[in-house]
Amino acid sequence: MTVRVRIAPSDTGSIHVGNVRSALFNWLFARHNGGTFIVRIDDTDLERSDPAHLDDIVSGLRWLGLDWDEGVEVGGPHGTYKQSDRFDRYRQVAMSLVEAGHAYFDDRDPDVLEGLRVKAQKEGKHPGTYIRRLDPPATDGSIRFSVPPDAAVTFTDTVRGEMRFEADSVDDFVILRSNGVPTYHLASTVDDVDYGITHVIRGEDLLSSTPKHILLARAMGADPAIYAHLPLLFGPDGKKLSKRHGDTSLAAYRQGGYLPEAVFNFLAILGWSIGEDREIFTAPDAVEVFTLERVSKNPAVFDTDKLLWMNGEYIRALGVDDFIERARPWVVDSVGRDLSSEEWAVFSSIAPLVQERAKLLTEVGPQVTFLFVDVLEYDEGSWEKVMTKDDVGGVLDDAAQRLESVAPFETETIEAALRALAEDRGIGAGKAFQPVRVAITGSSISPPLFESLAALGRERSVSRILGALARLGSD
RNA sequence: GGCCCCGUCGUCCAGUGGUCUAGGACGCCGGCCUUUCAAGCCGGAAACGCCAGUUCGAACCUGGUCGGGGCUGCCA
Repeated sequence: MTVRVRIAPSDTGSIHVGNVRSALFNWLFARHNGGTFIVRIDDTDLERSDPAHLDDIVSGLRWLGLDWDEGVEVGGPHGTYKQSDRFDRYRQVAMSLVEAGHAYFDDRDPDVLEGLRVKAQKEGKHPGTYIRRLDPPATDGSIRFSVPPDAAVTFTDTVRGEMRFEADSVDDFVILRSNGVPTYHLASTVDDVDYGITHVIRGEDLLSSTPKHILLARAMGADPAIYAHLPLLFGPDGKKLSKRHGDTSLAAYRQGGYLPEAVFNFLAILGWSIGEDREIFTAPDAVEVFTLERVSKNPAVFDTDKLLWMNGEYIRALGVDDFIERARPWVVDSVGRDLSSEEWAVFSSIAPLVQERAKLLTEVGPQVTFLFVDVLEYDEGSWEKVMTKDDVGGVLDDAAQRLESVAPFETETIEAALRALAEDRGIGAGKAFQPVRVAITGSSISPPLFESLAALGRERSVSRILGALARLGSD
């Protein structure tokens, strides 16, 4: 059997990391088995669906490297992969289910139905026992699937094992709304059948709906897919991951300076492990050994601390040239303009030192903007902390003079000059260097000082120190 | 309430009856290094929810209990 899996994100919002993780596992499963990975868009929620979110979904998946073989934008034997384009097909299925006796029209008052449901619940009976006694429905209501009252639904979940749901725990559920739009259950199952999906790998929140999908598929005369329900992702408070836990959209991480490899890796270790106490691995490594059997059953907390650490690991593991390429847009963003080729050369010279220090690409720009601005902005906290100490003026004045005569103006010679300064003045290295650091970079946090000075150049270094001196005097 | 799922350090994982005085990672604490910040190195605290049972032996098997979560919509 050739594996065919799909993900079915809905376009009701920006793609969520939970959905992305499901996508990731589907992708790993498909690639490991040499199968087909399909992306379909669930846009049956007329109220909330918005095609604008499609770009977000598509570009997010591409960014992570989750390529798909069929689906929206790719085309394929089934034409389109947006459910809104297949409404006719769903209606046709709904009608044929009615004709075959698997479903029935139901135009009765929702409030009355709710009342009956509550009544049945109290008495421990199946709601259908009352609902079916109502007047024969007209033909313009919704269509409900008629759950056979006797048989239990059993299936083997690849992650969770044997599942059994008694028939009376499944209500007659709506498959076609009165406005003619199919519900998720119908559209999803019809698609899975039509597209020949072999394995449905999705979040555990859909585990309870699985009997409905199996019943539907059987009623359509098809073999249900094999199901595998992934553990849910929780926020730090142990509740279902949601907006209140900070960033839950993939886009937020992308814009937050995370590397796709790191996000991929991190998502992959949430609920799955490659084994042997190893947790840093590449996509090909994961593809090679991925199995659903190794997926864990318990929910995982989305711990951004660990993601941050992992991102730092990935940044440091990058080749320098690669790092420079990836950092470019972030530098441009921080500086506020593109750089000249000479300036890029300056950035390249100091890039390795920044690379070691960054956990996020967003940290790169702020660390180097001092090299590319005409007017330096001082971080007030740093200024207070460093420039209000004794004899800072003397140190700065001395430093300016010594740097004036350093030749050539390079890291080693600068270091020699400044260390001599510290020794001559009888002060510690920190006391001597920090004021200079703040003077030239505007902050007490920066790349290493001597390299920073060398990258800045003698002229600008000296004039910044003098500028700081003047600012000191005017305080 | 009903149905269903889950339960190893704060967090993510390893562990599938003896090799577990439970291993790794993040985070945390302490130290080293050090011109800041990082990184790096060394060390430390930290868990099998609980109770029975099966067994010579249980983190691993069974039952119960407690706890957490999901579903229970003409949302997905």
